[in-house]
Amino acid sequence: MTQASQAATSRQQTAQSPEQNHLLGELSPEVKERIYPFLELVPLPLGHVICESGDTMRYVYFPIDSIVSLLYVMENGESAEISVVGKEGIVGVSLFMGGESTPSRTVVQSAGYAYRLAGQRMKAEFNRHGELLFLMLRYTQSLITQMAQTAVCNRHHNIDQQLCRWLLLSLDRLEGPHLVMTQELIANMLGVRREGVTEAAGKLQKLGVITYRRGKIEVMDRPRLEQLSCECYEVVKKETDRLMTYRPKVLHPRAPA
Amino acid sequence: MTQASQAATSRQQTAQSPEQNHLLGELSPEVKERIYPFLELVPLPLGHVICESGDTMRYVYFPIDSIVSLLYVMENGESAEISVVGKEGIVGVSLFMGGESTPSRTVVQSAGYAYRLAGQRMKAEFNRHGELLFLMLRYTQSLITQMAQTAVCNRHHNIDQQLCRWLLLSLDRLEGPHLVMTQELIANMLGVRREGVTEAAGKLQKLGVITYRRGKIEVMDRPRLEQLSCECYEVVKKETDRLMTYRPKVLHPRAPA
DNA sequence: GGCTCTATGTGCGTTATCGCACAGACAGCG
DNA sequence: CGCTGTCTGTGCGATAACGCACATAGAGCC
Repeated sequence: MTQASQAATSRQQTAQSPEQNHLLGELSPEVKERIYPFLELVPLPLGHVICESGDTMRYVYFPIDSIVSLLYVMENGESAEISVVGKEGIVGVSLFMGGESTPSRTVVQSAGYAYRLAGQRMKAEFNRHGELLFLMLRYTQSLITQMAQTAVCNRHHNIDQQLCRWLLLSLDRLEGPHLVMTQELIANMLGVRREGVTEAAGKLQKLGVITYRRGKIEVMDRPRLEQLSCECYEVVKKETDRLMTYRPKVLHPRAPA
Repeated sequence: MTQASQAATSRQQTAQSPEQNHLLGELSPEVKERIYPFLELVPLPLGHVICESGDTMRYVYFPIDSIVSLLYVMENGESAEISVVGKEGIVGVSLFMGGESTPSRTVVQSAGYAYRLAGQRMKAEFNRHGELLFLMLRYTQSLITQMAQTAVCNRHHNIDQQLCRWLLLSLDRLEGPHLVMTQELIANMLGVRREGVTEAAGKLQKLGVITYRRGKIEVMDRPRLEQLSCECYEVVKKETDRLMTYRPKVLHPRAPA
């Protein structure tokens, strides 16, 4: 039994609904009526590459309980996570931003499910210039914030702090305090050596903040984790909250011409 | 006489036109007719802070011959450049993306001029859901690419390579091979020590790639600079070219409902 | 010309991370 | 149960960047 189908079985018990994705859930009844019939629930197994660098996106994905990473892979194989998307967001913004593709790889960081929507359906609704458009743009801005902060964090903070930030970002997108993730994979995300992650994780374990063994991490003391993290986590969290709380559906107070 | 007014005097001789900004220049005659009357030419002196972190944007800026940096400043004062905008772009995407502000500082990196447009005017045109909207979104995606690549570059490339990348990005936004920029300021942008920039710049000078003295840099051998740069410059350049070459004005082939 | 400020050059010890090598240790499987 | 592959722990020299201190040098100004 694969890890993916395991996840499938265990999750199947709890009902899946598009509402679990925050973006889908926030839409008005009319938009839901138009979109929901075309949503397909798909399992996302750990490590699955949804979209390779430069590929044209054919679907957008709304994660429910899965986590998806945007990863840049360099010519020499080294990599770095650019941003992370869970139930608060959507995978494939390039599809409606107009580029259709990006130079980064989209890969499943935590197994689970997502609803996907064909690109054409997405664009059709987007082009109605209604609430979906503005919701997507606000989300895209929060994604931009996350990328900017990642750049800063890569420059100025040490592995210990970055690991805390990364754990917190993942935790926010999961139900419980458990994550399935080897240190090797975390190292790929952070763009550092595996041994560096071993050392940082070891410190956190000594402090009683987390426990881990063979790819299973449990966060024991979240508040402490936040203290140990650099400011980057909080900046992203606050800005995302600010951007994604409800707002008027149009930018300009007067109706468009 | 300040550096700003010096720039003003010298530039005043060459005629200024909104067309010099690539985004404005690419608009259709109808949109230009609506927008151009409201554009104001403003000088941007070196170091001027257009917008502090968290400030609500009141204008968007279309640089003509100036360069503007999006800079993140941390709690402890350290900083890092997130992205750079010149005549190919617009400053203030958060205004139409819906957030109205960002957690980063907007500062003039190279003195010159820009056309600015009141936020309300910008939003009004944006909300007509015409070509401006799609042009802005495509540009925003190119900005996203730049930020992502900055994150990767900060993680994996050394100061020498990053300096080359930074020089190239600046060069692409200027007319000649000269840039006015102290090593101290470059260090702030790259988020490294000033001495590190001194060393990297010294190497480039020894190689005959650049010459510099007291805040004036001249690039002598651009091809060599590209060779010495990391892949990040080319990735950003190519992706931006791809995104900003002409495309249909709507995403969906059929007209929106 | 001489003063002063700013920009740049340099040396040196410290630190974080890397690259590599290899040693345990646990899980799954036959 | 024992094998095997994966995951984690650890040590050590190499390297890149840092922090600091201070020297040098050009530019502007009186």
